[in-house]
Amino acid sequence: MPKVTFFNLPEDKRATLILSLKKEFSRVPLYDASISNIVKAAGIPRGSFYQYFEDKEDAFFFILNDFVACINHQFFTLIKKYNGDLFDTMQEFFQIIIEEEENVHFFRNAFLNMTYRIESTFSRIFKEHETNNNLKVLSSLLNTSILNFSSEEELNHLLQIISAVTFRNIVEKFAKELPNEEALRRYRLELTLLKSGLVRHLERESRGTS
Amino acid sequence: MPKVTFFNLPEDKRATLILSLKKEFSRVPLYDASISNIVKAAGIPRGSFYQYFEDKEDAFFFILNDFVACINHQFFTLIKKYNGDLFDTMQEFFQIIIEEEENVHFFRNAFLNMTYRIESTFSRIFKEHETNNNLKVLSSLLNTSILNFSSEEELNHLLQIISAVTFRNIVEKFAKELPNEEALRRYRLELTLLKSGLVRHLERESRGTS
DNA sequence: ATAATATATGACAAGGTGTCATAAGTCAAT
DNA sequence: ATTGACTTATGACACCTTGTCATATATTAT
Repeated sequence: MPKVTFFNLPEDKRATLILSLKKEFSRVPLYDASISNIVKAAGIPRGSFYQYFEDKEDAFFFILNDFVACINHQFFTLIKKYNGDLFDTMQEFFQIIIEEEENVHFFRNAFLNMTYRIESTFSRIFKEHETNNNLKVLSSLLNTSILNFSSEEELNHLLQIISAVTFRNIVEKFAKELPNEEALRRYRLELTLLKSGLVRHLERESRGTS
Repeated sequence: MPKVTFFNLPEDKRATLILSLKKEFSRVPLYDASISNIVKAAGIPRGSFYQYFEDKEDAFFFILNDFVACINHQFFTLIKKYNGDLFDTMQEFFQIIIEEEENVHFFRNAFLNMTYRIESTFSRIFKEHETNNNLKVLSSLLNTSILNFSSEEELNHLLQIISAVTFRNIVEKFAKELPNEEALRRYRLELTLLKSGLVRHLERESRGTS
């Protein structure tokens, strides 16, 4: 967390600094980012940076948390839009992320360099966490009648699976610079597989039985 | 790839250097590793390091590739052992990785700091790649009759899903320092969900219907 | 006006990386 | 054996980064 001094900063100075942070973390991933660049861009002396943040990581996760909070909000909006259908929700969720334009480079760097802490920040959306109550809230918003779980633990795992697959698809999209269309097609294919299950059930469906 | 000079090194000198690399990359993740530490431990001058490797990354991936080749081999042995049952194979595969003792710290650092390049190196096991022919070979070894796919592309996605979920479980095990038993229990639960599918199919099973 | 507190500043120590001129080996051919 | 061509070894060095700290400057309360 940034220090109080940061939050006491006059609006415009803070805004400039935040912009400089986003700029640097969009240029390169966290570990290649340089505080020198940030302070140069923000026009503040180096010492000041350390009045505001513990270190580079602190600043990075301040920005990331903000993005994630925003994404989190969008996610919940989508669930309502799709009447609790998790799969329709995820599909548009995926689309929103890969079509995001303003902060593509920031996201690209974050996804291609997913340390556990970064992953953990993102998957907070799908998990119970001190800062939120998402599992409970999700549980109430989801159309659970179509989902294959029989306990809260299973629901949790189900969501972990979905988020892992989703993240992997986003990473692949960025890494291989897939066109949005193609990325979406592949993601849909995986969602379909996830829904129907990875083992063949003859009595249920005809896919692949002929 | 290390430079030729590295491969021309006398056996024992190369072995010492490799040990020093493993030691440093076990101590801290790639981006915190220090070449100074490595050369100090190996007892070679700093300049020599650059005769052998392009840089830190080069050395890291040389070591990682070696580990992955070994894991890859174990994976194929398991498939044969389980007569092509992908799920039984994955279960023991998971177990082998989390129970590995000699190089826990190396793996821990690699999994908790999964850049795309690291992930990509690991998932080479489940993917077609210049250096291997795994999709084709897998295809022939797997008991595909129990798997729910109807094209090579679908099989590929099926494997991507399994590997994403597997990696996520390994990461969680390391991050939360779960006991092996607990990690395995959770992984099994997710495998079960994956097999039966995330949506409920009343006519097929009784889980969660009562 | 004064003291107490909060913020700003940039020089600096410590440590990291990659390079390069130079030294030292190795080997083949005369 | 000596020469020359080539490969390998070496550590000082330039350059860059980070985080700290003594000092200067605001700000606020009394």
